[in-house]
Formats: sequence, structure tokens, C-alpha cells
Amino acid sequence: MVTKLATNLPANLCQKFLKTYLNTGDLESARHLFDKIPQPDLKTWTILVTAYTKQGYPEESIKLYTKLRQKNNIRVDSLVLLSVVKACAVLSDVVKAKEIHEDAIKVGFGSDIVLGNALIDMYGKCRYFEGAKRVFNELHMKDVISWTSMLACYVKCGLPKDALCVFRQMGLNGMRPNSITVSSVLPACSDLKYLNSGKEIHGFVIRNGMGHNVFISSGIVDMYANCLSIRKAQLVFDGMSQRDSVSWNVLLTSYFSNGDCEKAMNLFHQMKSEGVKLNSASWNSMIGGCMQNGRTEQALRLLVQMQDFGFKPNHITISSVLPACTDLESSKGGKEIHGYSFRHWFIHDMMVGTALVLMYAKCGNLNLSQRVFNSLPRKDTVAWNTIILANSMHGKGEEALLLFHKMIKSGIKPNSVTFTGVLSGCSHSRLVEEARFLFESMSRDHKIEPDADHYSSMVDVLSRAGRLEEAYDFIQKMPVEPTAGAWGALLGACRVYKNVDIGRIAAERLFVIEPDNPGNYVLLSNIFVAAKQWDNASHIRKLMRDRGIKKLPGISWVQVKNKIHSFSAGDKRNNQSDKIYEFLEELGEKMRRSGYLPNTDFVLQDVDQEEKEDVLCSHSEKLAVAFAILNLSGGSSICVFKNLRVCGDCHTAIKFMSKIVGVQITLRDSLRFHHFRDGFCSCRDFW
DNA sequence: CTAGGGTTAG
Repeated sequence: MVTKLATNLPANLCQKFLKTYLNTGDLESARHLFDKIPQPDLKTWTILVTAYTKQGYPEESIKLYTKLRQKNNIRVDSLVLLSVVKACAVLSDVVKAKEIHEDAIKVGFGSDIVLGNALIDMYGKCRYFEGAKRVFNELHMKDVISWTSMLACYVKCGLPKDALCVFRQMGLNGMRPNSITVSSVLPACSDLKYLNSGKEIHGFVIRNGMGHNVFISSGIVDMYANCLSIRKAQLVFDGMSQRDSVSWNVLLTSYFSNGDCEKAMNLFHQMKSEGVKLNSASWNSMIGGCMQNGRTEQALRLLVQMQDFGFKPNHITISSVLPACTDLESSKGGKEIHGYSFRHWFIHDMMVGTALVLMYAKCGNLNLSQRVFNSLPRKDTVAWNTIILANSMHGKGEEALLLFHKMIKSGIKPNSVTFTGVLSGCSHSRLVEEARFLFESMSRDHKIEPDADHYSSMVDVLSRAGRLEEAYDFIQKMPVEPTAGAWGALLGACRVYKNVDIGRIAAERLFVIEPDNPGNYVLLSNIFVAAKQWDNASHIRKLMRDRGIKKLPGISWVQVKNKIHSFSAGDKRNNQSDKIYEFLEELGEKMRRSGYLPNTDFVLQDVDQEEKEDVLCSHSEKLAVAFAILNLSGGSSICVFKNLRVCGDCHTAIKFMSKIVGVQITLRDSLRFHHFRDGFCSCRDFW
């Protein structure tokens, strides 16, 4: 009835009907009516845009606003902008944020402090501090909210130093921080581990009687846990006049981030027995804490318990527990979680989506990873970083580069992790010049100073490309202290390229930086063996014995019919062991005939040639691959996981296997994925 | 009318 009349109704009556629908929450009828109005005026548009934002449909709000902008006869005002700014903040969509900012400039928001503040907040939520800074500088007058929003923006963007700077400046400008300012600045002290600044703010809180605010006191607990000790944090917590669930959750999280899982568990029991009202966040803290401390199984058990207590896992729960599915060991639980996120529409949450992209990539399925990424409604920096990293992990350096350029083109700003991802892609695909260009463009074009990780990545790029002297030269000239990562990359390449001199230097540095890492000793010993320097090799092995360092046992595992089967070198525990060794021997014959030469440089023991070949034959990855091939039952691809780097001989052998048996073999080692197909590996033999 | 605590990437 109403919609039929709409074409004839005066504007103010239409608005009245619209409001009536909206008051009862009937967005659908409201939209229906709106669509029937021939020439809605700005006020009518604003009513609907605001309604969409308020009722939790930010996408619709922005869509409608975009439509409005296309109308040449209507100029947007600050009221409608305010609504759409809020919507954009919820979505944290930088691209849209910039467009809306442009519109706001046309309107001239400079004296509209409310719109200006909302814009700063929006940019903060989008993690785009440059935009926020521009708005902040353009504001003619600034109030506490302007300063606080700017400060919070810096914290969100990972720039705690700038946040503290804003905090000091607002004092100099005669602006008094309020309780929200204080609770926003505390995490900055926490991040920087600036105990003195933290104490200073604690003093300010006490002097101004803000100590009773739970937001603030919880922030102080967190600050002390990060900057000083969990004991001091506990003391402050004990002295708090008021505590809510969040205060308890903060302390709980602090114990976990201190690695004290036992204390955290105890605290959780205490919470239950003292009748503290548990909420989803308490369970999320427990699950997230267990995950960060490698207690995968416990996290999955808590996930079940949480539901027994009547709490539904939410998108935060899912994001934090999804990494549990990246090892095949927990793949069963992982599949359940995956199904759960589908059923509950968490797939559309950016963080869940991003965690899924990573999960699929880490499980060896780059295709699905890419598909989830493509289906993401919006892609932020973290999402792009993840897909770039996923491609790099799988040896797709060119794709990683392509994605990087796409990211820039779509208006998403790269951060330091982005460059770690692309550079690692370059190193796995031998893209030396591309990497050099990227590395130089970091500070020049993107204002990101390379850190130790980026320098290590460059060492890795040069090393894997076989430019060992250049890499060594680069290490010596780099302005930051070379990390174990840098020397490790160089040492690994020295094994591949059989360079004794540089390998020895790199290893000696590593023996100082990480004396307990057995991998370095093994690598150097392998290098000596390959160069037939038996004495040096046995010297290294003696060094290992003297220092009590044990070689980490290599373990490979593979899933066959929903069960995980794991293998160690020479393993005969599997009930198909006889068949496996028989098969490998048979296969070895065929391989030799097509040109395979066992490379005994990769054997540590002092045994004769024939025995060495036997040892090679029984490496865990070969056993797992053989087992998987024997149990293919019609399939054409297998996926094997190994805890250490793949052995060089196994790498060659598996290439032959893929050709002779005609299967696709995916092998994930500690560093990356190898995709073997028809006698070739995706890593192009630079593993 | 505008700002705050637990979650995602190495």
C-alpha cells in the first residue's frame, strides 16, 4: 500500500514511513519503499545509510552511499559522511576510506570536529596512519578525542613510539588525557617494554584517581607483565579495588605470554572456584595461550570443553585454533573446525579467512589456499601478506612478485612482513635482480627500513643463487648484526654448492650464536664429507659429542586413510616394513637404470660405500614416500611431511620416483614445500 | 553525533 503510494507522497511523509519501518527493524520494507521513491532527497538517503550502519550491515551502507555519490544533483554533507565513515571503520577498508576522505575534503570537514575525529578513527581501524595524520593536521580545532584517536591509531599501526610522542605532545598542548587516552597509551608502553613511561603513567593514574577504572587497571596489569614481571602484575591485580572478567582474562593471557602455562591453568581453576563469570574471552585466552605455547592438543580439548560449558566458539576462537590444523597430526580436529567455520559463516570474517588461507597453504594445498583468498570479500595487508607467503613457501616466486604488484595496485600498503614474504619467494625461485630491486625500493619507495630479517633474506637470495662470495661480502657490510638466520642461509647454501671455506666461517659464527643447534654441526660435517676432508668431519662429530649435542632425529609422516603413519631413518616398526624396503630396492634398480646416482655425501657414519647406500635408502622421507605410493589405492598424488630439511640425495631420488611411478609427490620440509612431478621439483633444485 | 581491553601474517 505504502510503496504503491510512494511515487505520489511528499518527501517528508516518505521519511516518516521510512522511519516507522526502521524503528521496527524492518530494513527490507524500508529499502523496498526507498526504491520506489522517484527522487529521494539527501535526508532520505541519509536515513537509510545510517540505518544500515547501525543495524550491522556496513557493506550495504557503503553500497548505498556509492550510489548516492553517482547522483550529480546531490552533494553529500557531513551527516551522511559520518554514517558511512563508521561503516568503513567497521569494515576496515582502506580503499573506501580514502575515497570517503576525498569526499569529506570537498565538504570541508576541517571545522567539523566530530566528522574529523570519526575519520581519524576510521583510518586507525584500517591501520593507515598516514591518512589519520592528514586528517589530524587538517582539523582546525582538536579536542581530547582527536588526540586520543590519533594516539590509538599509532598503537594499532604498530607504531608505539609515535603513540607515546602524541601522548607527550597533547600534554604540551594543554590537553588533559582522560581515562580512554590512558588505557589507549598503556599498550604502547607494553609493546616497547618502556617500564619508566609505564610507571609514569601509573603515577598519573593514581594522582588523578583513575585507578578504579577497570579498563585502566587491567592495562596496568598487562603493562607490568610485559615490562617488568608477572609477579608485579599479580601484585597490582591483587590490589585492584574492582575486577571484572576482563581483568582476570588479562592476567590469564599474561601468564601464557610469559610461558607459564601451569600458573595460567591454576589461575583458570581459581577463576572457576571463585565464581568469576567466565565469558567467551576467558576461553579464547585459554585456547590462544595454549596454542602460543605449543600445547595444540590441550587447545583442542579446551575447544570441546568450552562448548560443554555452553559457549559457542566465535571467530576469535576459530582464528586462534586454526593453526592447530597446519600439522597433519591434528588434521582430524582441523577438518571439524573447518566445517564448523563454514556452518557458522565465519568464512566471511577476514581473520578467519586469512587463517584459513595460511592453514591450507601449510597443509600443502596451495590451490585451496588461493581459492579462499580469492573469495575474501576484502583483502587487507595481512591477507595479502599471507597469500604472498603461501606462494613463496611453495616455491612460486614469480607469483609472489605478481601478487605483490597486484597488492600495491589495489591500494593496500605493504609492511615489513610483506617484504619478508616476497624476498623469500625470490630466494626460492632464484630471482636475484628482482630481489635486489625490491630490497632497495623498501626505504626509497615504501619508507620501510629493512630489519635483520630482510638482510637475512637477501643473504638467502644470493646464497641460493650460488653467489656465495657476494653473500659473504653482503653479510660483512650489512649495518645490522647478522643473525643466525643470515649465517644459516649461507651455511645451507655452502652445502648445496660444496664450498668449504665460506661454510667453515659461517658455521663458526653459528657455533657462537646458537651453540646448541645440532643442524649447524651436521651441515658443516656434510660439507667436509663432500669435500672428502674426513678428519675435519670427524672433528666436528667429536665436537658434537663433547658438547653433548645430539643430532635431531629426522621424522617423516604421511596420512593414509585418516591415519598418520610416521617414519624415522631405518625404521622397521611399520607392519608393511618388509614390503616398503622391497619396493625401495626394486625402485632403486629402475632409478639407477634411468641415471640415478646415490649421493653418499649425505651420510654421516664412517661405513663403506655399499652400507652408505643402504643408509641412504632408509632415510625417513624415502620410507614415507614408498609407504604412500604402496597405499595409493587409485590416487595420483601424495603429501609427505618432514620435520627437518630434506636430504639432498632423497631430493634427487624422489624426483626419479615421481617420474618412474608417475605420481605427484608433495614434500614439506622444515623450510618449504617441494612439488615433485615427472622428474622435476618446483624448487628447481635450490632447496 | 566522534575514541578503549581477548583474535590473524614472519
